[in-house]
Amino acid sequence: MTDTTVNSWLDVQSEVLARIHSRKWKPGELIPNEAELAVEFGCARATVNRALQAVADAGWLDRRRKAGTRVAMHPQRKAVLNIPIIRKEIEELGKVYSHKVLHRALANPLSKVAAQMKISEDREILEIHTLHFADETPYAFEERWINTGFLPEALNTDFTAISVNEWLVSNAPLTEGRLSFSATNADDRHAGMLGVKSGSAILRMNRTTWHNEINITLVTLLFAPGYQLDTLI
Amino acid sequence: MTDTTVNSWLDVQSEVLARIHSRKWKPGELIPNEAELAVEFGCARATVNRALQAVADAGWLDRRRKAGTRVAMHPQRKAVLNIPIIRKEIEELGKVYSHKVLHRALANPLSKVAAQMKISEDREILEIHTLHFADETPYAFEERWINTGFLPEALNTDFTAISVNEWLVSNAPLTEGRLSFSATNADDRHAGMLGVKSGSAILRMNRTTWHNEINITLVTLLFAPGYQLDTLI
DNA sequence: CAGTGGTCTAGACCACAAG
DNA sequence: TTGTGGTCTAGACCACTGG
Repeated sequence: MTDTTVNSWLDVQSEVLARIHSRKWKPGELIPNEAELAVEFGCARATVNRALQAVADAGWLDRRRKAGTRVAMHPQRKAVLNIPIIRKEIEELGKVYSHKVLHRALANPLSKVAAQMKISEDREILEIHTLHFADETPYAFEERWINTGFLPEALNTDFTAISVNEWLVSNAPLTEGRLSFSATNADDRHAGMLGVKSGSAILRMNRTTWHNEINITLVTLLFAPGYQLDTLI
Repeated sequence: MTDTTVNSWLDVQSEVLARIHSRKWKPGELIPNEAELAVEFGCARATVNRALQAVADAGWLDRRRKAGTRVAMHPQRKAVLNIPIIRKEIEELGKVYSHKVLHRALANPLSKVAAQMKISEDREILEIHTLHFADETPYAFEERWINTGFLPEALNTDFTAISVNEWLVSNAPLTEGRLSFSATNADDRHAGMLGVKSGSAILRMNRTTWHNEINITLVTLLFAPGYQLDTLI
């Protein structure tokens, strides 16, 4: 008999994953419906439902009403990146974090920045450049613009004590954002700040953060060579 | 009255997120327990539970038995990267995909590779180099090693018809993996293949894939300059 | 110990979409 | 039309952990 008599949705999940990995259920194949699996596993349909939803979320199953549940043809792999506060990231490496504010000014945004932030070029925004260090070695250079129309408190905050990076995480009521990574050759200025040769390959992270339809902040981070973005898949 | 009388867990989720974003519930603050919210929202506790679990998964809440549910202090932002098949990625850009196998050989792995794959240097593995094109323009260069002890079918497969990249997605019973991104300067060989100047900044992706404790494949992808990894947050 | 979230159940109804 | 997953409910018990 195949009666496995299992009671937790985690058990059901394990069994389902095992059948997929072992190819007992092959890519594209229709698996039994929830009611049938509930009988087989000796549990309620809701329990099977919970398990199958989790497995489908992870990309192993495609589920459609009436059509049933199939093993995904091309298990879409999803990698979850945790975006930490830079200070924490450095401290987790066992190094000492520090930062220096290199530039702070209220100014009209460059047109490129205004366009990305979808605000008028006439409106003044706060521009802050910060260099982050790990054990006195430059770790990343941060170029940030803050929409002070939305975050006026930023004008009265001392970012030498707490970095903008960290202040925003706690003070910006962000709802969503966009993130992009790319590689770029360091120009003379950036190379100098990061203490590397001009032309070195640099990992660049660009991020915009929105609250509803309003842009809160735009930031570009340039990581010193050797920086690596890791994730499990 | 605060009685919102709502019935779907998505409604509860929206309302909870609204309260967090509007700072009605502030970071670190304890929110009412599930039973109380169920009464307030006029729904079952299970419905509130489902909503709060989803919000907590997204990083906005910290939940602990007995201690209750609190608004996260530092909402840990998680970005979900979808790792597509290169062909699909290119086709979604509206371009024509093609690829060329530049090298294919059964050989002893370099010690660096053997170490990463945790296999013996004496054991032969399949090494394949593929260049991926978008509309005839080099898009990415793929350097891959396959553990043929685990995937002997790879020896009899023609990777000029279907790329290794795509074949593996459908044929490797992978269970987990590691992914890392970094920036690197193109050496002469890579620059030549990608049609760029030597020294150009290149985004490099390194990936290992495991089935239980066995390494299935190791791959390095070098993306032509301009490539950008995007994600919502 | 007692309060909280975590989960399971049996049953019900609904929403969607394939045939 | 009808089979499938999606969800809700009321009630129950459990697991963890703070006090």
